[in-house]
Amino acid sequence: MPFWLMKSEPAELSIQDLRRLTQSRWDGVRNYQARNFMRSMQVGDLFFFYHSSCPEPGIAGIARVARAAYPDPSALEPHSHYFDAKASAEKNPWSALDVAFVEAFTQVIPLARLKTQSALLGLPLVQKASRLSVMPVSSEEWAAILAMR
DNA sequence: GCCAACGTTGGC
DNA sequence: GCCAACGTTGGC
Repeated sequence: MPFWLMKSEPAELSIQDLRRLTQSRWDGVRNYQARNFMRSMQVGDLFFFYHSSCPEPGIAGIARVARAAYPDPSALEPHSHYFDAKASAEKNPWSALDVAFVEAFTQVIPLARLKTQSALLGLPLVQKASRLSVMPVSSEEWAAILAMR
């Protein structure tokens, strides 16, 4: 079973929000590389829930794919922040997932600490100026990050 | 197909 | 709020 990491702005959806909701839609991804990774994610896959664009960027917990990729409805909603005028019901290029809460870490693992781990040098997250919001995590990287909790 | 301009991401 | 890096757009 592959592992992943997905970024979310906690002001939009935080791991604490997901714990309260139990389950949520993961939408709004508007980058083809990230979308393609989402499309290869399967029900049951685990991912690190990363908090971005916030006071303490870092990995905040773990969640699980509850429903595999389907056309992202937010692309079709004119009032949505994620509306895409070029998308239609017949031809919607964007994908959403449903995700379920698994675990919230007692402390966020800060990006600054992740960057100090040699085992994580290959992870796009810690590479300079990487903006990829959905990425695969190897089982070795997964174990290395779990050990940092 | 090139590439400049522009918008976005996201840490700091 | 700044700004570097990156992706996308669109004229040519």
